[in-house]
Amino acid sequence: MNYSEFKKLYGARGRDIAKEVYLVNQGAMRIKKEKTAVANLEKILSAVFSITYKKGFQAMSMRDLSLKTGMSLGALYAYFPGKEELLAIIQDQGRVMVKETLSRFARAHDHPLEKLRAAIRAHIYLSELFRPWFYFTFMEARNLKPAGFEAVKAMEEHTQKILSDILELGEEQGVFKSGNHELTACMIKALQQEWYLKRWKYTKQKITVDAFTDHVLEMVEGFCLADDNTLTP
Amino acid sequence: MNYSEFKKLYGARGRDIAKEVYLVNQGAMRIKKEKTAVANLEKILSAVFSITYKKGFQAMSMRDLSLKTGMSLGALYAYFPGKEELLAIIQDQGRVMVKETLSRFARAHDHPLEKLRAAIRAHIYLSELFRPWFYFTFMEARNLKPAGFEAVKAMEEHTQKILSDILELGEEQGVFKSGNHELTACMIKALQQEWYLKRWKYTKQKITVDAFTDHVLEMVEGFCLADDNTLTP
DNA sequence: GTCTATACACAGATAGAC
DNA sequence: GTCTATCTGTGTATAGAC
Repeated sequence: MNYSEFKKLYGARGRDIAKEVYLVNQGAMRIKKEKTAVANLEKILSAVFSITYKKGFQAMSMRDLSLKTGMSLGALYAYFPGKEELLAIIQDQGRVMVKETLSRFARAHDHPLEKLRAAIRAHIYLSELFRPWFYFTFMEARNLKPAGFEAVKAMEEHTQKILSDILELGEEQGVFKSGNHELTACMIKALQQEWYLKRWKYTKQKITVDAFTDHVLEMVEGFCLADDNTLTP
Repeated sequence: MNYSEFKKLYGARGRDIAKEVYLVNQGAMRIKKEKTAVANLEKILSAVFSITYKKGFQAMSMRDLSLKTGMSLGALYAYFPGKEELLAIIQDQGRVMVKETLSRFARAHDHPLEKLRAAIRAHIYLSELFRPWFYFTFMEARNLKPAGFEAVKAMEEHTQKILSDILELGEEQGVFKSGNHELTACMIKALQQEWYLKRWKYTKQKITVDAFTDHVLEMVEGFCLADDNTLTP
């Protein structure tokens, strides 16, 4: 699978996120009509990403947000109780979205190498498709309250475990070398993260997400595959 | 070389940084006595790192800084013209320090593999020794004015080129495989960066900087070394 | 639902006494 | 050199008209 195919399968999900945000946080919102709520939430989310990408969430004022969305301050506060809660809402929804999408890939293959490839590919492609969410989650995590930050760390460990479990399974089947799988999983996550943290570099060097992903896979396979293992398709 | 040896060689440098900051920015400071200036700059720097690690530079108020340093607001403004300039001073000094230290490693070895190992090791060890500086540089880069941000990107490309040049040289000498060396250098940088960006994870998993570095080297060598190349010491 | 106007806290920065 | 006191702008958030 390449990115273009991935996008066809999961691109539609992006348009549903605002709706999910509404349904989950309906209780805290003063807006009753779903249609207007969802439409405005979409504006709010994309405005937040656009403003905070350059200067961070703390530096974004509610007046900035009002200007960018074209909504008044008063209107904004009908959608969330406060700025801090807005941060938490976005972070929570981002985690749910990532977790759900990745879990669909977990059982798609049997062979450990196929599993590993699929897991890595899915994560990088997903981070490309929802880049603002990924970048935001990472950069603004420390502005969360302790409970929120713990959730971020738990998520990091969750995705790490998906990888280390595959490596473990592969070792048992003689596909992968033995070694410190936890640490290897950390390395893989670092490589995945590079893609959305330093996007300016890859845009500048004209490196596509497919080229990047292939390179990551080559590197990981070069390190993990047992010596007597032929590179199956 | 392991981290403990590295620290003996370069640990002293840490105590000189405040002095360098003073000498470089002397013109903009109202303090004339070097001794008091350096002592207070040390307090200021460590206070900034301690406060911003948790909530970021934007969220740190000058009153926070005043409280942590034990200096008054008025006194602080004798050391730098404004909060924005303080950010720039720290970023600039951090870059100079890293660049100088790394350049000492560039010509220390002849064999490409030795060069590569030394370059990777030095960078990770340095990021451990000056962790607050590295973390700060990455996380607060986007709060800089355009010129400052360009300098950060230039630095990133500079350290990337050190690596890709070594890979290039190694390919010519038949030590390393051919391939996209630019992209490989990016991967290496991503792995190095992981160490100071997600320190909480490695503290929790009780992974030392030496164990981490060795794992990075294994991974990189597994990918870069030409097949017929024996792993020289 | 959305607006305008405004309350109130706190930010960065400076003046002038010591 | 360092302090306290204070200026002025901007921040988040809300009240109440429409």
